[in-house]
Amino acid sequence: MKNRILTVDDDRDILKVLKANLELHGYEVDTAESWTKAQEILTTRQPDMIILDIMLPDGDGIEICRHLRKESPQIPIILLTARDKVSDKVMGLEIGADDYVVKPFETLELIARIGACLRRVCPITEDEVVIGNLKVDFKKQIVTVSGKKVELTPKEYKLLCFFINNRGEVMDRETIRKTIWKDSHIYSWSRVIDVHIQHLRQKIEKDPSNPKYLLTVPGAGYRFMD
Amino acid sequence: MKNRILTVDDDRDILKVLKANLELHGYEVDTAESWTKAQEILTTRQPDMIILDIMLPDGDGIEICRHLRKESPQIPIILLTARDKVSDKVMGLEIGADDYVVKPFETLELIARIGACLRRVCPITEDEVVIGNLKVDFKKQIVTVSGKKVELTPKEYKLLCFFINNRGEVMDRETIRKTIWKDSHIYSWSRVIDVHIQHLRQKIEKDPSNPKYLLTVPGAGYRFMD
DNA sequence: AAAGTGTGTAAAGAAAGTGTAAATTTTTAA
DNA sequence: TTAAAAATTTACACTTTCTTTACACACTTT
Repeated sequence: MKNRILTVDDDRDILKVLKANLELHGYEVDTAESWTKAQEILTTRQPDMIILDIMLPDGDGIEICRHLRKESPQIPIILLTARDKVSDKVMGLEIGADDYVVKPFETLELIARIGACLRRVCPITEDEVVIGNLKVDFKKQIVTVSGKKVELTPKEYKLLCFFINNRGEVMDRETIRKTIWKDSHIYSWSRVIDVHIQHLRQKIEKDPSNPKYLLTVPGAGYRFMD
Repeated sequence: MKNRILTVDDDRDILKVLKANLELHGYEVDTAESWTKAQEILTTRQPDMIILDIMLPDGDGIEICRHLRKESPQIPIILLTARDKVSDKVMGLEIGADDYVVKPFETLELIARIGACLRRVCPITEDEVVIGNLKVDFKKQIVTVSGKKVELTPKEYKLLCFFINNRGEVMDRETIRKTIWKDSHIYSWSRVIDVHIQHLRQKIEKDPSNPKYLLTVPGAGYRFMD
């Protein structure tokens, strides 16, 4: 079940590079050099994500983005732009883009952002996940340990889902902050994340001091065992 | 997903040796004895890299290189030449070659440069890298030696990743400092780097006193074998 | 051969990261 | 408005990691 990505950019070289790299990372890719071409493609099939250059020969990216949001609010959009002014960045996000990458961009960074965005937007396909004696019912939002229901606070539940969706991978504090805390500003020296991790451990781990699921990766972040 | 390399040289013996060695290292190889033949191949399929002899019967390598750069700027080029004059070397790089190897060359050196060049140009991070009995899982940040998990400290892990990403190339202490220690100021006479190298060796080498992977290049720095 | 340079290595003090409890602030719900 | 719940801050202990230092040894140069 590959995710399909539509990339819209007037620079054919960029399109070529993007297509190659995205396909290498397991995505199916449609490319369009103009907004007109993109619209044609959109009528035939819906992508799971759109990567949109803000500067196109036949339309203003900002307007296009706003339009897309109205037409297909469920498709996440990542904006590409040569401009790096903060005002643009803010505007891009305000009109509904999910992320914003400034050209020239590191391909790897873009790939990472695409992955993060897709996980964020279409996070869970299963209704429930069972890992060891831990069970999470995403529909009912019920977490059980050894069949016993566990009461989690909203933040704790979000954290747990986040880790389960990214199980196996190391999640650094900055990524956690960006995903769970989003725009609410947290000082870099804040220990909020660590404290919540402790709370979660106390609720889902048998021996919170020797966690089996929610592991510490010293100097890097945390990782959920799978 | 093998990388495809087009080698262009009028010496059939060299072509034969190169093809054999490159294929041994996991590349797919096309060969051409002339620029005309090379162009034919280029029309049918795009290689990931071109190794080009500067002396060809039917064209000047310098001109060809310039032409290739214009037509397919994304394909890296390594020039081969019998001449070892500095002026040629400078010119070769100025007209857009990515590297330059003087004949007669050590096959191993060429292989190393090809690897370095490809990594530089398409820095696609794999999820894991296996070198001998050493395995690094970048997503999980887990390092195993002969299947046994090895616990590395943050600095040690960063160092190892750095060396693996630049395997084959000599890394001098200043480059290491700039990459791993970044802005944290370290006195030029500090032995921190050496000490960490020792620690790493003790964790990943079978015989830390006779390292197999993380080699010392006296007077220059360290180099990770591949 | 002696001096000088560069690297290997062990040990110890300094620094940083993390676990954890408790206090405080903010949010939510009645 | 008030009480409970949740989120966040704070402080400190403990552990791990980093860095320095000192000296041994090998290799080069004079």
